[in-house]
Amino acid sequence: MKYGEIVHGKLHRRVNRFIAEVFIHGKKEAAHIKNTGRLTELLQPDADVRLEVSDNPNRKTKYSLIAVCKNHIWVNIDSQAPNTVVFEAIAAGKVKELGMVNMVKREVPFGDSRFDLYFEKGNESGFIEVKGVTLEKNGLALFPDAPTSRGTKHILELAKAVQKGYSATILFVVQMKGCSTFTPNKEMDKTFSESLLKAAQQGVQILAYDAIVKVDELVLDDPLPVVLS
DNA sequence: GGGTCCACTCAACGAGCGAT
DNA sequence: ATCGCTCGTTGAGTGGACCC
Repeated sequence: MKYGEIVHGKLHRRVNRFIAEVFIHGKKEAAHIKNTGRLTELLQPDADVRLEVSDNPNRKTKYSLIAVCKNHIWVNIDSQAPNTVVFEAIAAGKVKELGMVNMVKREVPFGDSRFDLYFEKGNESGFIEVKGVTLEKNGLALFPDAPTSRGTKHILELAKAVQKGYSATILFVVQMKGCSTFTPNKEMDKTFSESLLKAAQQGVQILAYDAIVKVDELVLDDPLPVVLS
């Protein structure tokens, strides 16, 4: 997934969940944060950041904050990117657990929910829910970074899809390199972590991939081991 | 009065949709 | 094709209800 023009900056402060003040070429600018989650580990004062330049005149901010450097590792924080990256990778047959599919579609309704991706492959059809992971601790990629009732709901819906004969996958995109393993963040959200384990036992496939964060691109890379218990 | 809980609103943006 | 509107996103902040 390619971005447009990128500039580097230094984070000054997060004004609210949407807006950060960033020094770009020594000048203080307002930037839209493309992730409304907590990101407390990442959005520290003086952090090096990357921003996409927008020429949309209707926007209140000229810049979008898309990546943050933590301990010399760049972390992509764009909450919309994982969806696109996984869509591109599946369409190109690069997710080896799924292989080459006949078709893949985005944002497809199922029951009361809407899953990120739907695919068909021979007689098989399945749903995929994509989750972006930006939290890393001691080499472990962790999700979620804040309690997520929506996340738990998605897992339960995926288990329902399995019961109805679909295949169902939850794919965690670790938006950085350098993590050895993915595991749910039990300390942050026990319900989510337990639901994930239960869903896996019911046949939901749990996958994790890391990603290469280039200056102006995010690319799905290697599968990571998933530890659920 | 102080503390807790809940419902509600708000923020900036992009996507989707209907109207023109 | 272009527009303007609505909706979804999720934590912070606010105000009201309630209990001690």
